This record gives sequence, C-alpha cells and structure tokens, in this order.
Amino acid sequence: MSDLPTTSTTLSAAPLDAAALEAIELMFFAYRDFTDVADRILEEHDLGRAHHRALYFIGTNGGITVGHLLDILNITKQSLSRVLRRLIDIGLVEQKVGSSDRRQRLLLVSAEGQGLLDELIDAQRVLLVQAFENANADSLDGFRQVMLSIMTEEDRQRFEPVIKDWTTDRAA
Amino acid sequence: MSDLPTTSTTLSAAPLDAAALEAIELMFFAYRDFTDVADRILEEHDLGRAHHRALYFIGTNGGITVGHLLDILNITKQSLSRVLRRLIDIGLVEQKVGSSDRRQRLLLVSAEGQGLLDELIDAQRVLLVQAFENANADSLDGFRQVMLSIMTEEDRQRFEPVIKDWTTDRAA
DNA sequence: GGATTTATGTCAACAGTCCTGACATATTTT
DNA sequence: AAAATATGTCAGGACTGTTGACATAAATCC
Repeated sequence: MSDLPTTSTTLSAAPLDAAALEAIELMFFAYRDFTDVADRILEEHDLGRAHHRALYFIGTNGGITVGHLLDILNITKQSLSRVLRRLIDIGLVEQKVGSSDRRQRLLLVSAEGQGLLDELIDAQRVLLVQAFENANADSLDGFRQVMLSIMTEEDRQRFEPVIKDWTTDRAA
Repeated sequence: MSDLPTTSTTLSAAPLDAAALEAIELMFFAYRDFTDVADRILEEHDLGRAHHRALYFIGTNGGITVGHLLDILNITKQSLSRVLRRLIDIGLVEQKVGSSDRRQRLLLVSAEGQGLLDELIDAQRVLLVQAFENANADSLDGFRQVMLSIMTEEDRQRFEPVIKDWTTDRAA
C-alpha cells in the first residue's frame, strides 16, 4: 500500500500540505497546553519537566534500569543523573541493586512518588478523556494512527500494534 | 452533548482511561520526534527552538507586533527579547515602525529568514504528510479534532472552525 | 586469573531558555 | 501635562541539556 506514492501524493499534495501546515500549529499549541496542566502541579513541588518524565517512566516501568531509562529519554546520563539524584534525595524514587546483574540499579517509585505520579497522570488523563469525548468515536483511532506515524520507527515499536476497540464497550 | 457526562463517562471510563494513558506517551514521543527534525536544521545555524518558534510565527503573520507575538508564545518579553535580538542581528528578521502606532515594532522575516523558515517547515511538513498518508483518510480529521480539544479554548480560537474537506480533492 | 568491557555515578563547565524585578524611552491617550 | 502603553534592556537565578574527564564495581572474555 505504501508502494504507490507518486500518484496519490501528487494528486493530493496541495490539500495535504495545507493540512500539514495547520498540523504544525496543532502540535505546538496542543503540546504546550497538555504539558501545562502537569507543570502547574510540578511547580508546587519545585520539580521540573525532566523530573516528571523520569518519574513517569520509572512508575510505568517498575524496576527499570538506569540504562533503559536513558534509552527511552534520549538524554545523557549526566542530565538524568541530576534529575534522578533529586528524586531519590526527596524520597520519590528508590534504587535496588539488580539481582541478576549487581551493577544495575533498578529504579522504583516510592509510595510518595506514586502519589505524585498519580496526581500528574490524572491531570493529563482528565484533559485527554475530555478531548476524546468531545471528538467523535473514530477520532481517537485517527489521532492514535497519526501520532504513531509521526514518531520514528524505533519509538513506534514501544507501542502495542493495536489497541482494543473501546467503542464496543461503550454500551456495556 | 457535553451535558450528559456521568452516564457515558462512567460506562466508558475504563477503556477511555486506558487510551488516555497510552495517549500520554503518544504525545511525548510524537512531539519529541516531530521537533527533532527541525532541531537538526536549527543546529546548523546555531539556533534553538525559541528562535524557531519566533521565526515561524513572524513568518506566518507578517507585520505582527511584538506584543501580539508575546501573546501567542506565552513567554515574557525578556525571553523573547533575547531571541528576537539574535534573529534581527543575524538578519533573519527585520523591524518596521508601526504606521498607525509608531510605538509598535512590526516584525517581518527577511528573504534569508524566509529561506530558513521554508526549510524548517518543509522538514516537518514532509513528516506530517507521510504520517497522513500512512494513516487512513479519516485519521487526519480525528487527529485534528483531538488536538483541538486538548488545547485551551483560547488557543483553539486561533484555528479555523473547519478545514476544507481535502478528501474530495483527492480524485481531482 | 588478569585484562577488558559494561553499568553507573560524579565533577566541572558551558549553552539555551525561561523567570522575576527594576528601569528607561518613545508615543499615545486621557 | 499626566498617565498609560509598547518596547527594550540590565541583572541575576533556575532548569535542563551538552561535552569531557574520571572513578568504581561487577560481569565477561581469553
């Protein structure tokens, strides 16, 4: 299906280009406002976005190694170190020596860390659920498909190939 | 339609919540990879994202005032000043005294600035057009609807209520 | 078992971007 | 003439990212 691009590409170039130009701005404003709801919570704890990202991926990948976290975040270990040190010092994240490889430091969120993470996730989840409810039922899948297509193949592989069809559960 | 939330919300809460959790990560990875293609070009010119944003909104709003640009970007004038100074000093942006209000400094991209901006827009446009082509035809509208719903009402008003239905142009 | 590689941590310095607070100038409005 | 507005700038601080250099402990290789 992706082998006949020249024909359809040429024919639909202008409208797709116009949509792409609008999408550049959609990405900017939507992402800004999306991160904003978390930033307000983080401010109360004197934490930044980098702390949020680390806490998030540690929380959703309990026992993750430092190296794997670096792979996900795509930053240097020195950058992560500063953030991680802080999260550990204030007791939001804990470290455990790896069982099979004792060089590894497995990362885990503490109860307090989970509390903050829940708060952060809830804020963004509320925003997203509202957005999904505002849009029509198929919009969610379209959104998902486009977002997956925008990212690199490497990042795309972090996601499940398909999400279960939640629309059928609606009448349940 | 947004006045009967408890019923539909409760019934579809679990699946929508799951989709929202995934969407948090979709936003993170898609936005990162989306900005990355521009960042690589900016690096060659020793410019940052802040310069990109300013250049973009000046280029797409020729003659915009400093104050209006501040409204769009939601940053302080001191932050913008540093970025703007640089763009003006290296000749990518020019200023013109306002005709009706001579206190205003109307901002315009130079020919050289437009060249760089075209390069930046092209890079992201290619990525987006590919994404739109990978996804099915309706996905674009779903993507658009969700992105619009995520942002604040204030930001949403910057967009046209509807985009012309490009799917009909496909056979043209 | 000694040499090498790997996983992690840290010190130092620099850059980009954002913020707050304080002032200054020119122009418009009251 | 006084007050408000649009813009610019100086100073200093915070967060987050980078590079480069080292250090330690543990695993792996030969």
